Amino acid sequence: MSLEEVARRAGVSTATVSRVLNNLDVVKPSTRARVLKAIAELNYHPNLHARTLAGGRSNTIGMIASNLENPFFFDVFRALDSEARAHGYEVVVAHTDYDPERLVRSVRLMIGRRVAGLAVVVSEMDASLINELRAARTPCVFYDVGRPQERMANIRVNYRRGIERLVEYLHDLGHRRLAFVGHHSTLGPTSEREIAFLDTVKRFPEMEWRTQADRDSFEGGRLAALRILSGGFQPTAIICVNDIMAVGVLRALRDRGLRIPEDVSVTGFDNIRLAEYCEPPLTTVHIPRDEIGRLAFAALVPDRDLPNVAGQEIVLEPEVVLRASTARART
Amino acid sequence: MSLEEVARRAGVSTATVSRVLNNLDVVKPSTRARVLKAIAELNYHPNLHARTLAGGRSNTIGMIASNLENPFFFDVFRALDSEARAHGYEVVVAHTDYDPERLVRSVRLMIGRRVAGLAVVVSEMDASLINELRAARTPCVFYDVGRPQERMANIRVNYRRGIERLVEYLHDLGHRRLAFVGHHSTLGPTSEREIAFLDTVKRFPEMEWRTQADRDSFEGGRLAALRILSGGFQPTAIICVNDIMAVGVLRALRDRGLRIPEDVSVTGFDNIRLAEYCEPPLTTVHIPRDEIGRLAFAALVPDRDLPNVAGQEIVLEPEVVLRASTARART
DNA sequence: TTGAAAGCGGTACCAG
DNA sequence: CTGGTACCGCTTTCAA
Repeated sequence: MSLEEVARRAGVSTATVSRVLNNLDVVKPSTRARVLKAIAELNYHPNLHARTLAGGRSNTIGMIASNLENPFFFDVFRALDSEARAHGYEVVVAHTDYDPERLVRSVRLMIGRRVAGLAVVVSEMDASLINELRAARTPCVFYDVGRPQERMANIRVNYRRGIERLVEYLHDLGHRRLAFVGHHSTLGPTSEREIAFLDTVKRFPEMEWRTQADRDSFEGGRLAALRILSGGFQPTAIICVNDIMAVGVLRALRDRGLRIPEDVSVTGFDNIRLAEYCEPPLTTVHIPRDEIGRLAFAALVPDRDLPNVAGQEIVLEPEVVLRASTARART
Repeated sequence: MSLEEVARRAGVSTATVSRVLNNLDVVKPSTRARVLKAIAELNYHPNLHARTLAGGRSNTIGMIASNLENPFFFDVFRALDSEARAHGYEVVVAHTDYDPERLVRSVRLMIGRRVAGLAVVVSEMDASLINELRAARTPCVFYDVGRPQERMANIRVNYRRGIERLVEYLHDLGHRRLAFVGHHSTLGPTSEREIAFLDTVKRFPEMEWRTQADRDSFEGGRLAALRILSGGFQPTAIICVNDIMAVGVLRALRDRGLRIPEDVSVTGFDNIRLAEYCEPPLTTVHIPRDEIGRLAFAALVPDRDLPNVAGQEIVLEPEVVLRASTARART
């Protein structure tokens, strides 16, 4: 069922129906009423594809995330979505599960949908994909990846600072054997996070350390921790790349009969809700997901009363949140 | 940039470009190669709106969930998405946050997108919305809501059975004072879940009980539990409508100085991953999200090698999973 | 205030 | 094997 049927039923032209649909207040009230009536009677729903095609512009925004199951990503989505809806946009999300092929597919899909803007919140993104997006002239905002350029904004968090604070804090508590648990895209010679960790621990002469990576999940955290412990290394504290993995680490530690924080201190990163609800509550680093979501929208849809951040780079400062999962190292 | 530009550059007609795009192997290899070259050079991406409009069919499936942040919903999404992609479909999700208005908007949006099918996984759905979907002739599958009819399948879980098992199990352990913690759409005189709980506890003469509801979140569980405890009622066990809320209950209990399970037993529902990773691990009821997701796809897209479930009602049997959050009641 | 008609970017049928 | 072309359903001038 289409505009035309509605038009016929209301005894007007399709142009007029289109006008009432778009609230152009040039339509005579009585005509408008008749059209509305026809729409209701026919249970008419405009075809959005035809609309965007004819209109030449889309009011949907895309978001691509590595792991929507991790509340960090979901919180960013929620903030973006809420902001978007408040401004008359819809957002459609894609979840890549850290799979590069799914990333490529998702990007192409978004371009094919001619989204008004695209928020890319993934760990790894190669230059060619970014070029594809630029060539398609899609306004983009990247989280933690790429460099700012025309129509491409960047939001990042000063991870290095967060990690530094954590390491310094643990050092002050007397910890001298640290482990770092990451997931595959945060560990590896090129990863900013691993580098930040290594650079920082190396500043303390008496410090020893290990790193391990696994999937970004509870299970991944658990397995990575088990590997560290089985390796003979006995860390007094474990720094985790995020809260999810930290929760997995807690379980591994307990299964080995270790108490937290008496035997081993554990830290997370992100400060998701769960960090307050697990046992013990996690010492972590707060990342303002709400702000990231809001900034992302502002970067994609320039608006008079929104900060102008299109094409810019924004760096957010993280903040350590102390809770019960860390304590002085046993002497 | 459009088909036409590609056609011009390759020196062929738009029809031919369309053919190579759709892999119709009637195109001469050499022509095909030229077209492919033009496509690559122009960084051409077909406009999906034009495609669905012209093609008259969509290969995207919609899913609407009350709370994607709750891993229960996300797991269903993941299974549906995975199945869909394996069959050449995409799925777009909407998250209503239990807001009826957002539900209506989402449904209309999905109809407007002319999705090939719609999976509705929400708690409350009034008849008029279902009628709207039927009138739009959108194939649907509902989880836990509505009745099967033409083009509308239903998947449900035998909650009553799950609750019964839990109550019987706790009764066997000597518990005589039970509390039920639900969220707003699972508590209330019309809710199947509350009714199941009440019917079951009433079968045991010496049983006392209370119910409380709050938001579907850790925080909601915590607050509901606090209200129960402040009310002077001292439950020896708390049954929660899902694992998320149970985790919140655990925190409330601990904050009150109560040990789990020594002082109070707690049960969840769903058996999400977190149930194994919280402390103590939760006794819960397993709901097969993977199967729900797969069945949902099968219900929407009839396929020769998929079970034929379109328009049917499917009831899944839940299964109790015993873990460390429950124990014999103190005497 | 309303209608006619030219697209928007594809698909698919019909010829050649 | 390839091209011409009539739509798909809606928006948007341009005229009336």
